[in-house]
Amino acid sequence: MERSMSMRPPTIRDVADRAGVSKSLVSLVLRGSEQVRPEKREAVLRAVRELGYRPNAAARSLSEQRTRTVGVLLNDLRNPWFVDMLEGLNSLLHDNGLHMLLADARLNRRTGQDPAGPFLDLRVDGLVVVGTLPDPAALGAVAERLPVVVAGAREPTLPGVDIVVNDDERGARLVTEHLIGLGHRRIAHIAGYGAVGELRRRSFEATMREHGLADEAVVESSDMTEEGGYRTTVRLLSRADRPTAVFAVNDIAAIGALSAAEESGLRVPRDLSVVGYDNTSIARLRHVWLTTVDNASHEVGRRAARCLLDRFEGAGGAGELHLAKPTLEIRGSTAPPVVG
Amino acid sequence: MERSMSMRPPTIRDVADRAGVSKSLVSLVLRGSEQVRPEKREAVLRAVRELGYRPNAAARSLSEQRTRTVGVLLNDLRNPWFVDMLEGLNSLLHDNGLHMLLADARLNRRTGQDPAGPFLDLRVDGLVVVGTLPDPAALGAVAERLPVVVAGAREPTLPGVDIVVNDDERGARLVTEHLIGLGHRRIAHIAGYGAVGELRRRSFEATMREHGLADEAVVESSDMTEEGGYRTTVRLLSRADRPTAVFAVNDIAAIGALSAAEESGLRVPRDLSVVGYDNTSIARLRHVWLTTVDNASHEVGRRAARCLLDRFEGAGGAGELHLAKPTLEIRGSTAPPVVG
DNA sequence: TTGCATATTTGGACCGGTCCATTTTCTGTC
DNA sequence: GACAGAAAATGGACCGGTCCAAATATGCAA
Repeated sequence: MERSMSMRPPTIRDVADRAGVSKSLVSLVLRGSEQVRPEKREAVLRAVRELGYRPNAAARSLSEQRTRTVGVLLNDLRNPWFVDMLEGLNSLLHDNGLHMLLADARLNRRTGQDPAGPFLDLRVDGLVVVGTLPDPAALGAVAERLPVVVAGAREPTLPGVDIVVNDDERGARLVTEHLIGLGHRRIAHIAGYGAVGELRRRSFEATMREHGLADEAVVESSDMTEEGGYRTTVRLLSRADRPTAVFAVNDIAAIGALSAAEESGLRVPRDLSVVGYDNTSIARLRHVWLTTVDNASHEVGRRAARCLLDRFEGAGGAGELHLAKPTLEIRGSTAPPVVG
Repeated sequence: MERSMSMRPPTIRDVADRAGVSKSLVSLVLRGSEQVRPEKREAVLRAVRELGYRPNAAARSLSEQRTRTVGVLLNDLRNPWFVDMLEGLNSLLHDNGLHMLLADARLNRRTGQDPAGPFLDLRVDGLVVVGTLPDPAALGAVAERLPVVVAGAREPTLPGVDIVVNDDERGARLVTEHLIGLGHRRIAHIAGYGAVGELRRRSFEATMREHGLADEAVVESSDMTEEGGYRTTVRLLSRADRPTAVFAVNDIAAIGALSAAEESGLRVPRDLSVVGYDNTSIARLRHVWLTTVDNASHEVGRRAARCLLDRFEGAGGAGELHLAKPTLEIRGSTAPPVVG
C-alpha cells in the first residue's frame, strides 16, 4: 500500500491486470452491473481495495458526456443566509448521485472574468445561482447551454431559467401584521434595492394601507448593509414623529438599526421594536435575538434541486417562479409599544 | 450565435475547421505560443469568439495530467471566519493560473464518505484543509498522493503536511496583557478544546503567571459555541469572586458571554470586559463591537497558497509549521475595571 | 457428445484536449 | 532559381474512462 506522491494513481487497467480480467469488466463491476459472475466481481473489488483505486472524474465525464456535478455560484460568502439552503440543495442532489461545487462570485470577479467560467469549463450539468449576482449579464449565454436555477433572488428573469425564492410579499405582510397586531401604528420600513427590496416595500405599504395606516407608514431607502441600516435608523429616530417600530429589509440592516437605537438611548423592544428578514444565524444569537422572517431556505434549496433534476429529465419550458412559504420567527426584538 | 441546449458545445476541432487550420494550431494559439503567424492567430481567435468556444477542462486535465485546480475543504460554512482567508488564498492561486474549488466537510459527511473524495476523483493538484476537520483520519492517505496544507488549525500533524495558522500563543498573550494593562486582575478564560484551545489557555495562564496573577486566573472549559460561552459565563458571574474581565477562546463564545453579562444586569464594558478571538465579521458589527484578536486570516491564506505552490515546484520535505502574526483589535467591549 | 440459447467477457472506437516527431512553408543567400 | 536552415503547421499517439458489437463461455436438451 506504500505509494509515493510522484507515482501516479492506479488506472482501471491496473485494476484489471491485478484482478486478471479486462478493463471492460472492471468498468461493468464499478457501475454495478448484474451481468457479472460473483467470483469475478469479488476479484475486481478486491483489486480496487488493494490498489486504493478511485475512478478519474475527468476521464469518466469526458466519455460519459456528463459530469454528474452541479455548480453553485454564491454571490457572497460573507452573507451566510444560504447555508441552510445549501443543505437542502445538497440533500436532494446527493440522493440523485450528483455532486455540488461551490464558487464565490465576488472572489473571482476581481479579474473581470465571467464568474461562472470555471463551471462552464468543467462542463457542470447544471448551475445554481444563489443570491443576486454582481453582474448577471453573462448569465443569459450560460442559460442557453445548460439548466440554470436562480435561488434566493428574483433576478435576472431569463427565458428557461427557473427562480426559487421565498414569498417576499407574504413575508413582509407577516411582519407588518405582527407589528400592527402588537399595537404599533407609526411603523418605518428600511427599504432595500432590487426586485426583492421592492416587493418587500410594496407589501409593507399595501398592508399598512389595508389597515388604514397609510399615513403612518414611513419608508426610507438603504443599501442593505449594517452601516446603511444604522444610518437610516438614525435619521428615522431623529424625526419629530418617531416610529415605534422598524421593519428592516434584511437581518444585517436590522442589526444596524439595533445599534442606532442603542446609541439613541432607546431600549429594544421597550422603546423600539425591530424586525429583520432572512433568519440569519446572526438573528439567532442570544445577544441579538431578533424577530425576523424565516425565508424557508432549506425548502428553497430543495426546490431548486428539484428544478434542476426535472430539467435533467428533459423537461423544457420557460422558467417558472417557485415561491416557498416564509414564516415569522418571533424573538425578543418586538413588543407592544409603550403607550406614551 | 443561436445555439440550443441540446446541441453540444464546440470542440477544438470545430474551431480548427472554422479557422481553416489544424486542431494542433488552435491548441498552440490558445496556449499562447509565439510560434504562430499573426494572421493565423487572428483567424483562430476570431473562430473562438464566433463559436463561443471554451476548452473542456476534463479533456485538458486528462491529457495534461494536472487540473490546475486546488480543492478547499471547509470544516463548516457556518463559521465564517475563513472568508478573509479564502481571499488571500485565492489571490495568490489566481496569479499562478490556479483555480479553487470549495466543499463543506459537514455537508458531505452525512454519507459517511471521505469528505475529500470528490476532490480526489477530480484529481485536484493540491488540497487546503480549513479548520479542524470532523474526521481527520482519512487525511493521511490523501497526503500521500498530493500536497496538503492545513490552514487555521493545528491538527492533524502529518508527515509532509504544512500547517499555516496564526500564533495563538502570541494572540492570547496580547489579550491578557491588554486586560492586565487596563487594570484587571481577576480575569477569566473561557477555554476551548483541541490544540488551538490548549495553546490559548496555556498562554493565558503563562501570561497571568508572569504578572504575578496566577491566583487571579480562572479557567472554565466550553465547547466554543455561543451556547457554551453563555453558560460558562453564567457560571463565572455567579461566583463570589466574580471576574472583571472574560477572555473567550473565540468570537462566538464571546458573544455568548455578552448575553450572559447582559442578562445578569452587567454593562459591558463598564462592569465586565469581554474579549474574543478571530475578528469574525460578527465582532465587527456595531451592535457587538467586540475587542478581539485579528488572526491575520488573509495572511494565513496567502501563506497556505505559498506552501502549495512551493510543493508544486517540487519542494518536498516534512511538513512545516507557519505562524502568522495576530494583532489585537481593540473595540468597545473592554475598559478599565470599575474600582469597587 | 453435440448444438443452441443465454450468460459473460472482451477488444477497440470514442470523448476533447496536449504534445512531439514530422512535414510543409518561408526566408535569405548565392 | 535552387537550396539550406529556420519557422510554422500538422497528423497521430496518448490521457483514463464508457459502451457496444463481437467473441467466448456456460448450461441444458436432445
